[in-house]
Amino acid sequence: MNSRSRTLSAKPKSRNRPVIPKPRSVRKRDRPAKQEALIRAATKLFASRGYELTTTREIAACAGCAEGLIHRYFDGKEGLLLALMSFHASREVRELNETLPLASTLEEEIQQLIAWEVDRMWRDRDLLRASIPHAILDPKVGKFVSRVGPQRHAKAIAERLRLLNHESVDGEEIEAIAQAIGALGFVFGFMRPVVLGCDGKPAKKTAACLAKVLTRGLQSR
Amino acid sequence: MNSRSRTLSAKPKSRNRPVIPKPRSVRKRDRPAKQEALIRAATKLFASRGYELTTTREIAACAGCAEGLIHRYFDGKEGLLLALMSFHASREVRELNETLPLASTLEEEIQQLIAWEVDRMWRDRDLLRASIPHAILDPKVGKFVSRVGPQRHAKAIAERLRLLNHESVDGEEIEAIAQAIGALGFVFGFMRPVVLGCDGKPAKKTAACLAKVLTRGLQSR
Amino acid sequence: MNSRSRTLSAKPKSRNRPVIPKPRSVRKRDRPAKQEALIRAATKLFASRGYELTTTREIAACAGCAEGLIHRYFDGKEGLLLALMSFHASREVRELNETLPLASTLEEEIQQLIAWEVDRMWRDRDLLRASIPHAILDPKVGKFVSRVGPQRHAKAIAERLRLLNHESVDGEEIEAIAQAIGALGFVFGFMRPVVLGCDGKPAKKTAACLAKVLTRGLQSR
Amino acid sequence: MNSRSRTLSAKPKSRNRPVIPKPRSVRKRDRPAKQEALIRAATKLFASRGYELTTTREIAACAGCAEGLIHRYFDGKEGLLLALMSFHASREVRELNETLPLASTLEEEIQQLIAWEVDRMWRDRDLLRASIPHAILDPKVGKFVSRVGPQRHAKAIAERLRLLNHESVDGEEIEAIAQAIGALGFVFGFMRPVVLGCDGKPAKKTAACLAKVLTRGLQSR
DNA sequence: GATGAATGAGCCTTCATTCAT
DNA sequence: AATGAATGAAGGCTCATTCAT
Repeated sequence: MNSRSRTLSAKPKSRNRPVIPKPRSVRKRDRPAKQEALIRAATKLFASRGYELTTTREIAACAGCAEGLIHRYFDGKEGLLLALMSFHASREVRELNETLPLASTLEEEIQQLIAWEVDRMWRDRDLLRASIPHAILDPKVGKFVSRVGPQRHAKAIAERLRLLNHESVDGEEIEAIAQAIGALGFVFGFMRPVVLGCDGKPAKKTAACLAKVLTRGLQSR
Repeated sequence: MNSRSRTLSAKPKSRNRPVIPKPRSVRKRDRPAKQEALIRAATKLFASRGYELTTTREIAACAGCAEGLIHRYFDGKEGLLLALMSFHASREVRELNETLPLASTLEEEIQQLIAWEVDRMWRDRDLLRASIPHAILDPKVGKFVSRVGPQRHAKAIAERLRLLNHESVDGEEIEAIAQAIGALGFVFGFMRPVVLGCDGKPAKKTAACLAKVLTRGLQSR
Repeated sequence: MNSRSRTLSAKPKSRNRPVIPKPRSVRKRDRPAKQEALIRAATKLFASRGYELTTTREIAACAGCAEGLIHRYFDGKEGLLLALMSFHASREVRELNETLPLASTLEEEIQQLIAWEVDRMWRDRDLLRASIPHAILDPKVGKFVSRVGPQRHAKAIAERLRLLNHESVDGEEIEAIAQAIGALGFVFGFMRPVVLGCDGKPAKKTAACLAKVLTRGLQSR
Repeated sequence: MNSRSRTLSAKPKSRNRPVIPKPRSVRKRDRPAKQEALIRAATKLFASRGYELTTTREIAACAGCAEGLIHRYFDGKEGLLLALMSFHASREVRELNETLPLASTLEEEIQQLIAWEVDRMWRDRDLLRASIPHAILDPKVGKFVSRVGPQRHAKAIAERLRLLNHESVDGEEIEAIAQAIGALGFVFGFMRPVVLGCDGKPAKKTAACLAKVLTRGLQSR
């Protein structure tokens, strides 16, 4: 893969150049911005028409830059897909624990974790749409997606559950619940609304209901 | 070119399709068999290389028949994909209730339903691999896949759970559990082993563990 | 197929367009020249093998450029045919009156007009060969061809005849003679030598003879 | 070429078989009828969509018989085209002299000959449409068409003109007029109305006018 | 003999990639 | 460095022809 694509980062648009407005043809020389534009265009297009059916021409047009840059920056269409996944994966690393405060009871925690995962999958639907078809074909991509998809927060989730469960519950069940939360988030937050076209509202209620059952199950030993 | 039109000369090549010698191939007349061969070949190839990267040439070769039949029988590559989905969907309609006897306790039932769904998704992995990428792009295909995937037995599952739960549990929770069983089956039976490349053994243990928790949660009211 | 999805294996071929080594071919940037090369190649080939039997590959090879340009420049094979007709039609607009000085007598004028038309049809034989088959099927193309073929100079011819005929002859007959000149040019200059394979020499003599008869007919009122 | 196709002839439908109505599947075994049906279908279709764009399937469907017969009877699509031309050419051999009585004056004769030729070309337009594109490419076919097209009655016409011109006119001019009649018939009867889409009415008037001029030219020596 | 299902070569076209400008 | 015009490999599909029924 192309190692450059990982170093995209925030837009450093206003550089520290002398502010003398060069009246040349406005050939922007802003690589990071163009890289991100390409990645965002590709994410959108891959998600909506699929990787194969999206042409590099379309991506370039949508990103507002030249087709050749896809090859210069990302080493081709395939590289752009990989870069796209890296980009989104490295975004928001300070997730979950920095966003969602620990609840005070186990039930509430499970409740909010499921809800949070469902939302996250929904927010990341374009990335998932773009990458899952490839993940299905290429195990390497699969591994990659697994870090964005159902398993992303498995560890953090398990940890949080453990914090609220000093006493009784055995570790295996905590692990299992963590896995289940990821799975339910993926299915209720992505597969059902996006792929199967089911309505999201009942899904949330069902998810909440399951959280309750799981909590009771965990505590009734 | 020649300057005198009169000497137009001998037919440039051979008018139209050149008369090919005769590569000889045993021409049998068995439409249903060939249709199925094509569907099976397509399922295998779409699953392993993806729809777009599979050529009709490959499919025909793999099925042992002529490329033209894909167009004659299924109206093209796209039609073959749809036919493939219909074919697999209409197969084994008499499932679940005719295959899996009702367990005697609710815990056992949930246990075996999850295990059964996980197995089913695994068995149908090629169909899912072939159809999910399209389902992601086309809502119509999505609806279709939903009847093969996570929701296939939702109804039957809910019914079975109700049968074993004369008393206490409220209907909403039963529904939720049925949904969860489908979701867990899809993630633990397809996404994790096939797409994410996780090992299947721990998954089954986790699934069994979750079944226990769910059961307890259901009963501890 | 492999039974374990994890071993999906290395990328089947290479994802998408395989990276071809580099056959090297001097890539020049000269659009107008290539367009004309394609048009000339197409004219020649359509004329000699017919539109349908000429492949875009052949045209590109004959023009010495890439097949894709046919689509980029002319929007496909069909477009190339139309472009070809436009090209030849717009060429030499300053014809007849700028090339052929008015004769001093009506007889001489009719004589030289017929001869000139016969020659023109012969010179344009490739264009006519390429376009007539389409003109036969498509009225729109037919209209087009009519402006290159038998009627191209009808107006100018009538005008010239009128100039030499201040007195007697009525307009209708002048018109008719103009038409006849076009018709005779087409048949004696194109149909007979090119299509029917008749020798051109006697044709010219016959044409000259007819010019005489027509002139006499016009004057003997 | 296929020598059978020439022996098509009239429909010998009611054979001399025993009239015991065989109740078998009504597989007609009426070769000449099917041959003619195929030829008529092909003429119509070739004329309207062109040879290359007409499929053998269409021809067979339009003729109401099996596609394979085109190959059995005519040795393929190309053979059918040739057979078609033979068929139409051998039809109505007893033309002109048996249909059109000699006029009493030279002017009337030229007049009616042109009118007759114009009509004939119009009647044969389908045959001409079907065969001219091929005639343009293949000199052999060209020769053939020449016997159906502009030159068909050149001899007979010249003969008739000579009969009415005992005295003065020299042979060369008679020949030239005969040629001109064929040419004008072709252009005014076929090219202009069919190909160029011009209206036929003015054409006839123009043709008549030309007949007059030619006559006068012939007589004013 | 007649039928029409099966065959597969070849076509037009697309589009990732290259590279002159 | 950026652009986008040029390249050409490869694929879906058509359809004349063959041949089992």
